[in-house]
Amino acid sequence: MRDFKLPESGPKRKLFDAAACLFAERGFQAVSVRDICAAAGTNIAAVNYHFGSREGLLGLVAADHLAPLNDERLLRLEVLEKNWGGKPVPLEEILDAFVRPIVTRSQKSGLSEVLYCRLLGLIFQENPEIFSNGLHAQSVALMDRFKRLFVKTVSSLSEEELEGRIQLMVGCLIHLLVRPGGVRDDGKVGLEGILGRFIRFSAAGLRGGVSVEVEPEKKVGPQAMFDF
Amino acid sequence: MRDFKLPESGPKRKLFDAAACLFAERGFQAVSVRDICAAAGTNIAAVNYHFGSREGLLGLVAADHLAPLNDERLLRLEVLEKNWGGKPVPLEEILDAFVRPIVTRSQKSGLSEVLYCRLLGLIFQENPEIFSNGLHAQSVALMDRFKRLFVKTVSSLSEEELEGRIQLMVGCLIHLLVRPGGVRDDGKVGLEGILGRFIRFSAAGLRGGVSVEVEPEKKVGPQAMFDF
DNA sequence: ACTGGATTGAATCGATCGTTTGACTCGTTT
DNA sequence: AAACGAGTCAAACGATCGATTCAATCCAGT
Repeated sequence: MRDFKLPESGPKRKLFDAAACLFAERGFQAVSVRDICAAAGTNIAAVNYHFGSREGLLGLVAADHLAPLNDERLLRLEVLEKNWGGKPVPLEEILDAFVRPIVTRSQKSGLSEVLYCRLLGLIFQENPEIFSNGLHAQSVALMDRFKRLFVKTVSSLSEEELEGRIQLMVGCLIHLLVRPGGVRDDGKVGLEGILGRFIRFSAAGLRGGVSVEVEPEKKVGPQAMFDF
Repeated sequence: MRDFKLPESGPKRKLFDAAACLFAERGFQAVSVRDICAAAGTNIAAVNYHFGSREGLLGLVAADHLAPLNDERLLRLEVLEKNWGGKPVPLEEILDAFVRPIVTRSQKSGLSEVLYCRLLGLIFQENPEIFSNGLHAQSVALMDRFKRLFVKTVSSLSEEELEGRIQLMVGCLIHLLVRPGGVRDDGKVGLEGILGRFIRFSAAGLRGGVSVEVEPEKKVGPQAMFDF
């Protein structure tokens, strides 16, 4: 994987860019091969000639946007591990290493901030079998390394509780990326402001009050359902 | 709206139930009229005869699951307002009134907990124009009333910051509902456990550290990008 | 038993989908 | 000049989609 090189110009590149843009705008299922070709100004057969199939183009778009992001995430994570030795890393720094590559990569993607975020979010949100070419394994391995940093910092929570909260954090981020109103360049808060707010929200949520373990028979009624 | 009564049996009811189940399983766009009719054991023309169109059935499924949920949410919200007078309501109680109806309604939906949650989440996540029949206005008005409770409790944050965090909270919940692995009946934590964890996470995130306002020129570098 | 609206059935409509075909146009090589 | 491979083109393939048609069927009201 990753040994493919996309040409810097020509119809193949045009198809790739048009597909990425349309996918981000409407979602994967809502974009037809004819839409992509019309946007790229090519013939209908060009997609199957250059990318084998619609899914091939789709998977390549996902891979070529996700892989560099994960690379930068891994880089920042290793910098964090080196700088802090074995000591716990502040939550905000971990979360920063997790989301800041989104800002960095969006500027090199050729897409607008909003569209790049939507594309990223949709890759995770819609059919996850899109990146079954080893990219999924890469993402899982990366998340495991991030999780190890989280457990070292938030040691008061059980690992299961923390794992659940990490899932909440990731889900929150994905929805934030997909939602068009989430990242608005027109308002006062841009992508950085939104992600900064996400970091504050998630950091507080991750380290928030320890869960009170309640025995099943101690549930005193419907008002105590959610053991807090 | 809401003056329709669905028959308790017959092909129309079978179509409705089959549609709700299939929509929750595969998402709206992935379910065809023929799929629904095959699952309901009816003819292909039955959908257009009883519901006018595919979108008509789709909208009715959404409305008939969302409206009772919002009704119960509104009820619990008014109970909260009455019990606490004008005083701030604890975050956990507000969030409880917001998500507990999901548990209650899921038990009366005929669907499994997982499918009911997925159906709810997909209604919000996929095309929001599905419930443009006034149901959207109802949801917005309800969220406004919840927001007023939130601002009264979390008074240290600016209203804009709190509004953004509420969006994060809602997005977190939506993703939690849609994600199949989020609500697992097989593991130790059921729907209640998951939602309890969501309440703890969101409550901490909503009341978490006050955002430090940073002037644009005071940004000292990439490491201070997310003003924390 | 007859009637008339409600409902169901099989068949088909036009549209769109992803993909494939085969001829055609190039630029390069032999 | 001949041959070749890469790329592009219009056209059509088979499949599926939502929706429609119209005859057949059901069933309560007279």
